[in-house]
Amino acid sequence: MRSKGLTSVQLAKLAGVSSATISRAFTADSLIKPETRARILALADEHGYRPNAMARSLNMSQSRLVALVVNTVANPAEGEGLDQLVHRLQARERMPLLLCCANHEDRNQLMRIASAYRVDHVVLYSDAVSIDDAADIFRSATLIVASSEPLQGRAVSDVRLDASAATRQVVDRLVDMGRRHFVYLSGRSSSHIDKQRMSWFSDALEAQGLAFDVVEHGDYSYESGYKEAVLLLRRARPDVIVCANDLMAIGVKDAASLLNIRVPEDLAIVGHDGVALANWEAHSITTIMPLEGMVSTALAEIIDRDPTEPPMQRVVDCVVRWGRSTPELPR
Amino acid sequence: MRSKGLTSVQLAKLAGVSSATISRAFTADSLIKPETRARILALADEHGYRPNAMARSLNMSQSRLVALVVNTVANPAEGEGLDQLVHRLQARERMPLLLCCANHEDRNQLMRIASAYRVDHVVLYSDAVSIDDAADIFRSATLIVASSEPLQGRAVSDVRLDASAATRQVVDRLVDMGRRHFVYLSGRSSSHIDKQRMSWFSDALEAQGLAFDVVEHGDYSYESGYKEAVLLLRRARPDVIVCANDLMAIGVKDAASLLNIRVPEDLAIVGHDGVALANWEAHSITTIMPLEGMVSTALAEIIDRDPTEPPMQRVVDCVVRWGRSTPELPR
DNA sequence: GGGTAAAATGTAAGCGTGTACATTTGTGTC
DNA sequence: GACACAAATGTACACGCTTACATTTTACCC
Repeated sequence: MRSKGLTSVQLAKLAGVSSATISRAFTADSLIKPETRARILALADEHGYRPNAMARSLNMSQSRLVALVVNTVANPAEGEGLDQLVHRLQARERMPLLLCCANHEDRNQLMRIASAYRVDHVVLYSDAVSIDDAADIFRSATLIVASSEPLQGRAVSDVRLDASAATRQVVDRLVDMGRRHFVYLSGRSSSHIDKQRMSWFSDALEAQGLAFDVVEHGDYSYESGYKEAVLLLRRARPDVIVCANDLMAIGVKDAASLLNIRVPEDLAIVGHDGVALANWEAHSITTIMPLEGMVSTALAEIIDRDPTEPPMQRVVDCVVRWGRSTPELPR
Repeated sequence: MRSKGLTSVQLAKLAGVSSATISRAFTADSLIKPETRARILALADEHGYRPNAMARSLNMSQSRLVALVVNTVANPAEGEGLDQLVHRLQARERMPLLLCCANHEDRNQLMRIASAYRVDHVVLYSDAVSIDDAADIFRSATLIVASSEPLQGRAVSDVRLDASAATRQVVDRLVDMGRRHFVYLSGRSSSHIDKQRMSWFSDALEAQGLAFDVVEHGDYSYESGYKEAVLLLRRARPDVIVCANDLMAIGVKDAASLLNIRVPEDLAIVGHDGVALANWEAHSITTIMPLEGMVSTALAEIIDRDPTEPPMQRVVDCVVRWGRSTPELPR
């Protein structure tokens, strides 16, 4: 086995140069003779040398670490979004530090631990933590909010969704086809994105002169969609159930099938997020989702910006991915 | 806004002590008067001070970082397993660095970047990277393999599954109920866990004096399960399809439903992994899975060990989670 | 109270880099 | 060949912390 953890000084000895030259060989556009650099890089490669990122971060005060604050990666919606973002970061030689908040009693403590690593950026993907707490804890990092919490004048970059047009498109089509009894199944009514989705839905219906009922007790899980739908469908007969996310929408669809309610003939179902499995043959849920890859692109762009520039707000438009959980347009 | 990034020396001035005392206040069981520590911790809290993990890591040569090498977090099987592991790490004040290999052309380059952060441990959750490459790149870290690749005498800790008993249990029941025509749908035949699953299956069938067919073209995705099942079921009528993972099993079930093949009456379907959605009402796939939480527990235990101890091998037994994709036992 | 040992704190030297500054080497000109 | 000037390299310190060692304070006992 080769030597463990060569340092720049040791490599310098081997190369017959000073450690400063080693450093220069690894720094782009620095003053060094091309042949020297080539020789050093070859030697480094041979010995498996890499500049110690800890030491480098320490005196450059920039770590190239990005803290990703999510609820859980077990959830397809978060997992799929996260995956794209991670790929974009990796392509830029940045490293994601993962913080999973769900099931963790003290989220602030978690953030405090991560902040000790002096991350350059923090992406708040989870609405389970407060922006103010995060800003307070990650003092010197650039905070980027992706959880749709209102900024209220805070000097923070954010990426938010706009599903108003897509929602109107769905509602209009359903109304056109004669649907009148709409229900919204909430995921967590305290969640900001949930509030927004409901409000877009509410606006779209209002424009059609219609009202709707709300079922509050969902929790974003398949099981809750299923359970709430069974309860609801036993006492009422809505035309349309719009769910705060796709997982609940799938639960609703299964509940309908249990109760012999035909989808989409008797009941149309709409989800949110556009997770891969909503598109599976057995589910085929019509869903309102951000344009493919747009969120992670926007986040990556913000991360690439000069940190001294003022924060930036980006809006990503949503589209409809039609499935068989809503009726087809007549030809 | 408060000062950005206080250092230990600055805090020392504020507290009227030396920086060494600050350090001791943050180090468990070190020689310091309890009142002094309390006073310093209170002051630190007030000013939002935390020891810089970079500096600390640099001279302790231990970072409390753990590199998690996975294919993708978009996949439920990896996402769910990862989530548990992340929680266990966080509970121990360790930070996960996430490396997603899928879609990344040069995995070794990715690992090299991560290795610059001097992670203490590397968990290989992905079989897309070579153990030898990982060991070579993460020279001074403790490598832990969770991808079922054979160790071949390498001095590496690993956690592997044993599904032999569970597989036998499934096969025996199906044979008892008269099933004779078994097919195995592979995910990626080069994958080690896939080979193992097929071999357990093969052994269980052999014990019953039966043979089976193999469909090689799966790729672990729902779509491939669906597609391969359609092709297969159009030309043959197996009793049982055992899939390399749950996603393909769900695809197979949907394909069966498309072709009006009744599950489980005409066709029994078995998956692997035990992902949450396999248990959903609409799917209800019988699956062979590790005992809940055992893998992440084993990994966390290995991570907690003294790094000077020799590597350790752990085997996690699998169980059967029965669903409605296999016939019920007659009463 | 003086002496001793234990407890608490201070001092200073690293940990492995990057970089400002000093120094050496190379190039071209008269 | 001496000179000026640019290119390339070396020197030394800082980044923020831990820790071995030195020093001071406290506690205790005769």
